[in-house]
Amino acid sequence: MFALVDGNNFYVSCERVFRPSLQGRPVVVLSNNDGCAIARSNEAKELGVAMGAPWFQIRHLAESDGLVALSANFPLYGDMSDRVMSLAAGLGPQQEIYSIDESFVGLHGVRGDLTERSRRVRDRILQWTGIPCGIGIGTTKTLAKLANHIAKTAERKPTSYPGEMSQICNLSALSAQTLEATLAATDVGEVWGVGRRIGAQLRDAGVQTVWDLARMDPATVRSRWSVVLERTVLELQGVPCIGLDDEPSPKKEIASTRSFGRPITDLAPLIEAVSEFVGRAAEKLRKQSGLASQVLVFAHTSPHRTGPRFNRSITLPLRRPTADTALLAQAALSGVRRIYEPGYQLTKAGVMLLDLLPDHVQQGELNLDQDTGPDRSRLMSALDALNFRYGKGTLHLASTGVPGESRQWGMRQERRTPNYTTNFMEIPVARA
DNA sequence: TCTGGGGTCCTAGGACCC
DNA sequence: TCTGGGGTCCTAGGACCC
Repeated sequence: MFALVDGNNFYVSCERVFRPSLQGRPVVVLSNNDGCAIARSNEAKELGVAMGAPWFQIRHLAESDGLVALSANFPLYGDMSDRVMSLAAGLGPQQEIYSIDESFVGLHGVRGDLTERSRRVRDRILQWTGIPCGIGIGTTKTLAKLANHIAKTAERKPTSYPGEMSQICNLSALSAQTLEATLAATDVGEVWGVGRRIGAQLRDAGVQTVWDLARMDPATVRSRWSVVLERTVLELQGVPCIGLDDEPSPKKEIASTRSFGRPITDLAPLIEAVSEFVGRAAEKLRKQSGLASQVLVFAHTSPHRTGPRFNRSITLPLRRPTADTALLAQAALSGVRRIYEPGYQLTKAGVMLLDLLPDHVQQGELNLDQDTGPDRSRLMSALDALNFRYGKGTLHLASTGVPGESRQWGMRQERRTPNYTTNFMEIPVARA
């Protein structure tokens, strides 16, 4: 048995904890550069604001309907998330933190009335953090997720489901008839794992509701769609196929990407941006004690605008896996120089660290040379500690190799060994 | 004028091998 | 017309998630 605990309109709810005057008003939280809406209050949803709606398309609602827009404050949301998660953990013996606002709780061995227990946990979270949650319970993760959707929808739209399902919905406690009626009243697109594409295909095939999907033959689903959808069908039928991921597994890739506030055309600001991306990505990498074997860099023009299109990426294999910002930056910047071409309005770029390994693998098996040895590793630790203490971006390495560029700092003048300068291998440029 | 930033998994198809 | 039959590994791209 699983529960899914999910904060309602999470970012908006976090903001409301500190600005109670926002209660009852239509509120959205905007992405970076205030580009688009990434969280909406119920009132904003009522106004028809879609998830991901560009701000310039909905800003008129500020005047007409008092829509309030806030710039995202991710450190705050992360902090609130930690508090909610630790309270949600009280629901059962195991917890998988699935996203910033959601966690699955394994209920194996928990006795008593699960619905009542969930009610108490929900109340405690609300009282201690100010964040309202929905809790869904089911025999599989997919059913718990669905139950959570029903709990939240029943609260927001009182006519959609029976009132008892509001806030807490335990699908495993329903009679067969009620369960059927509930699943039949829910659109197939609400199922975890059924997105826009598959949803449309299912509807074309006459599968409209969750009940329709749950009744399908798994083997048929597998041959006509995929093993992924087959698992979903089995889970809807109560056959657990997706286990609880107790401890967070190390990331297999780490990305740092951003849209630019205004388009970039020159190489220098692009290099500057990519240097920062590498710094952030490398920090995440060191936090999980990992090493990267490849670095990918990309840049592109806006897909929403007319004009010359540019969309390139390059993957640079490293001779040795590393977590050293300078070495990663060196590879990334050489990549930038190779894909860069003047004459384009670049709106987004990013860095991805690929083929990640745990760092103990290398230390046991390879001899580190001086540039990647203990001194460099301690320098990186100091860098991370300072940035943690004084805020992200307090200190970063100067970009290497751009004559006359500003913000030079220590690393650039360092002695270089052959390995240092040839840590990545040359490969052809990928063009899309 | 203005459109987020992360991730994961699966599959198809090509390269290469015997 | 017809052009072996498997394997494995890698990559690109699709689809999904929050």
